[in-house]
Amino acid sequence: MKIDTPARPRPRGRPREFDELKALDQAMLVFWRLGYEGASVADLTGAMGITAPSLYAAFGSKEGLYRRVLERYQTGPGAYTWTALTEEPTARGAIERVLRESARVFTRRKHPHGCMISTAVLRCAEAHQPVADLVASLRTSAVELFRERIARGIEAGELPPGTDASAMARYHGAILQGMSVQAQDGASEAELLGLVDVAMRAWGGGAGRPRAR
Amino acid sequence: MKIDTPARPRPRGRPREFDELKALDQAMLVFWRLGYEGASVADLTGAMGITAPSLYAAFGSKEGLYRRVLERYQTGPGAYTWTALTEEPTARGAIERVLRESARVFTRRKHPHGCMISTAVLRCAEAHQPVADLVASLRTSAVELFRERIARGIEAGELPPGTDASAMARYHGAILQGMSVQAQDGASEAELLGLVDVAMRAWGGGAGRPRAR
DNA sequence: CGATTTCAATAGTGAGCGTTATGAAAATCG
DNA sequence: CGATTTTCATAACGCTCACTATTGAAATCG
Repeated sequence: MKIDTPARPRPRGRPREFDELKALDQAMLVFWRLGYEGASVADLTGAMGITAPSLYAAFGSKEGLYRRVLERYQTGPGAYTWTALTEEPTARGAIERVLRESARVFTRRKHPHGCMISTAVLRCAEAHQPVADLVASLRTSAVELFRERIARGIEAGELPPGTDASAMARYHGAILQGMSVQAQDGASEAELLGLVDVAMRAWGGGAGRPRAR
Repeated sequence: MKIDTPARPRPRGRPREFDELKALDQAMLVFWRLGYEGASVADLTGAMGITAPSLYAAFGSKEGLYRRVLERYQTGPGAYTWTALTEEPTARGAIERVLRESARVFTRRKHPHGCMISTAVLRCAEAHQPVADLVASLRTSAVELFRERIARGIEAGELPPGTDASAMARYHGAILQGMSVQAQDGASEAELLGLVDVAMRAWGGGAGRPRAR
């Protein structure tokens, strides 16, 4: 038997001519580079290779498209954060890995520098406040992930029982957000890694992992 | 003798009906809250209490007004940074004071939270790139101020001779920028101060100044 | 096949953007 | 006083914004 897409019979009418995921990836690059307010629908449709009516039929609105892009960012370019936090055996190792991988990812040339969420929609017109609130909640969620990982590290005895997990989480969140700002301002991977070296001193006990300097 | 404005004879035509500095302060609050792109000329003229032609006669353009506002921010609400860096006797004390004062200033209720420059115009439409470049240069200048202060601290023997002043400066710049993001996202002064406590551990040697916890 | 359904392209919609032309009002100068 | 200069207020400028009505093309269904 020949089944090209299992449980997915060809839909009724004229088939869509563009790949929704590829279009989302192109839209992501535009939003990433220009920001939510700075990206016009014309910019988006141009990069996505579709017309405005197609965009609105598929995503509802510019805001709807942005929300879809944010979801895709989290499971795509931004997924390394969640991966590092769950894979590494210690809290310190997990967070250090997030920071060091961020130094590399934030300065890649295949996409705009910096994190798409850390430095997105900070100030905006009142009409776009719902979008700003959403992005802000994504940032606070990331800090909360840090806090949970550190709290588990405390329970595991990696850190002194009196450690302030919230303060530690906000601290590393700030480092990440600051790295994103500086990556956008032109900092290199090496410069960001040097910053991380300093940042990890807050964990005490000398250098985190021995690195050639 | 009676001289109201010394060396400033009443100018020729109809006198201006608004105070330029007060208008700048009102414009500052609008740009601070909504960002450069998010603030419309209508928002600005409304807050400044003047009409659009008056704005253009006095400041040239929206961009010109923004540049004037940035200058005024640096000598006004943002001046504490320069003050702390020059007044404090040690590099560590100077930078710690910048961070602690920032925690307070970033959460004041008399103006929008966060720093007006640290988190301004990060992404924007290509038409506004000159503005983005200007603000980015202000950020890198701030980091450079940190670097110079730390370098002087090294020369003074406060820090080991091998200390990487650039990395230390970028680190504290990132802390400041991250604090600005979190202040905008709703962090309290106490939360930011807890963050600073952690950040200052990078200087080694236990707690910076003994604080009640 | 004809009927139906969905998509794509053209061509626009009203609203808001930053900006400015116009003319009256308010000051100084001679 | 009249002439000049500058500012103020009204009203609009052209343009771009996000968004959509319309129409025809391309697929499946019966």
